Amino acid sequence: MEKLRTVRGVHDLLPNELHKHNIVINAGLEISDKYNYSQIETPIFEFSEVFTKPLGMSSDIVTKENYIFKDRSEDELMLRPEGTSGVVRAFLNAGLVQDVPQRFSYYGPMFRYERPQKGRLRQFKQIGVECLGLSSSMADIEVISLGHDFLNKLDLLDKINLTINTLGDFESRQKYRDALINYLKGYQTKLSKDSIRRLSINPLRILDSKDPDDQKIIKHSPNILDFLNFESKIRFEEICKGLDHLNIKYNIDKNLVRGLDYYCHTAFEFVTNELGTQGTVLAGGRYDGLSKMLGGSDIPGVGWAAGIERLSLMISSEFVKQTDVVLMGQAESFNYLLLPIMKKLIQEGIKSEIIYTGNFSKKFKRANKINASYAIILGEEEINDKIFKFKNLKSGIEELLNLDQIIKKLKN
RNA sequence: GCGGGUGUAGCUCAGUUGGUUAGAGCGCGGGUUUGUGGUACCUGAGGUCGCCGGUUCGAAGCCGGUCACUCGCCCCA
Repeated sequence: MEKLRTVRGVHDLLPNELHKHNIVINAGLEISDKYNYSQIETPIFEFSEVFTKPLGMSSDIVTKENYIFKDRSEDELMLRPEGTSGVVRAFLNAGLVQDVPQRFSYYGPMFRYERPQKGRLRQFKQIGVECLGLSSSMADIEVISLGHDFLNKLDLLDKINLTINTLGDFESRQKYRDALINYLKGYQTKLSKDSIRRLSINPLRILDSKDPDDQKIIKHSPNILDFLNFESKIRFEEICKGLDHLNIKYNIDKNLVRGLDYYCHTAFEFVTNELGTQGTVLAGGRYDGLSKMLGGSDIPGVGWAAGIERLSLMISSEFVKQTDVVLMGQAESFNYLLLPIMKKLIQEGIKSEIIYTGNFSKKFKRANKINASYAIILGEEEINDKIFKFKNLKSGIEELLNLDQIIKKLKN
């Protein structure tokens, strides 16, 4: 038995859990469709560069969490760690640059070789949206509003807070980065080990360090908002104004940063404190540089991705198996006679199951277990008259009817 | 990748300072009910005590390793 198990951080989805995933997915796809985002699907593996180029070599996703392998033709491939790069690649590939804006939604499995935790798996599912070809801040607002409506649809907004920030454009960020490094170098001996390492790899990441000593230092660090150039500043103000206009509540957190290289300007996260340390439930931002990093033309984009497992941990819903009708015969030889009856019911859109084994007592127990509403009973008493005993399992009422009458009753 | 916790039946858990046939509740099977369920009662099956090794006359309980889960860090949805 020991050998028969899933690999670490990769789980089976039994009906009860899958049902919750599907609730999340359907809510997301539906609201996306209303916002006129069209569903797209890209392969779960790509040439490695599709991910390594845009994500950046400073990101752990690329350096230590990847599932890279060579196939039989020696191509270096990678299981996708996120959705955006593949969607943008598909967009470029299909020549849709000629036809912007394009609005996409997607969902599917992603893969990261991480240490598993609750709400963090090695194979996990994300649902996301991407709006390509619009540089206007309106697109950012639209996308956040879509995410907000999605979470509202799942009735989770009272447990989730929206935090936003801006990273500015490349110029602003570069200036800020220099100022930040300059400031932090003064505290180099007091910073945590992780942060000293970040100082050379990804200094902005120090801003959301959880180390209490780091936080004291960060408290007085330069503020990104002071380094924004005019354009970046206006753009951020527009977004705040737009969210206000939609009555979407948010906090500005100057220390909210993004780990992936392709982000710029708007960054946002919907976070809950119900899932411990894995509280980010939906997050995204603007990624104007991504298309170019992939070797395409300069196409702006903004989007988000949400963790399906994390959201499904938060929704309360139980999968209860429902069956419209069960069919049972008195003896095993009656099962053959029930087969065409069941087929007819199914054609009428009625969810049916023949209970093949056991005596009537056992068959009724089975009927209860699968939550059947009605039973069609065929025994020696009925068979000659071409009728059935039709029993309402909730009320216990039984009547003798022919098949047409039964179907009529079931469809009323 | 780093640090802490946990691991006994399908599920939730008991198991006294190591002592002989490892328990309970729920669930599952059979029966009370040879054409009728959801309740009740009776009854049965199911565990190499995560895995490997060590200490011991003797290990579910101690020690070491390993795997998985879990909490935090890293990172991220």
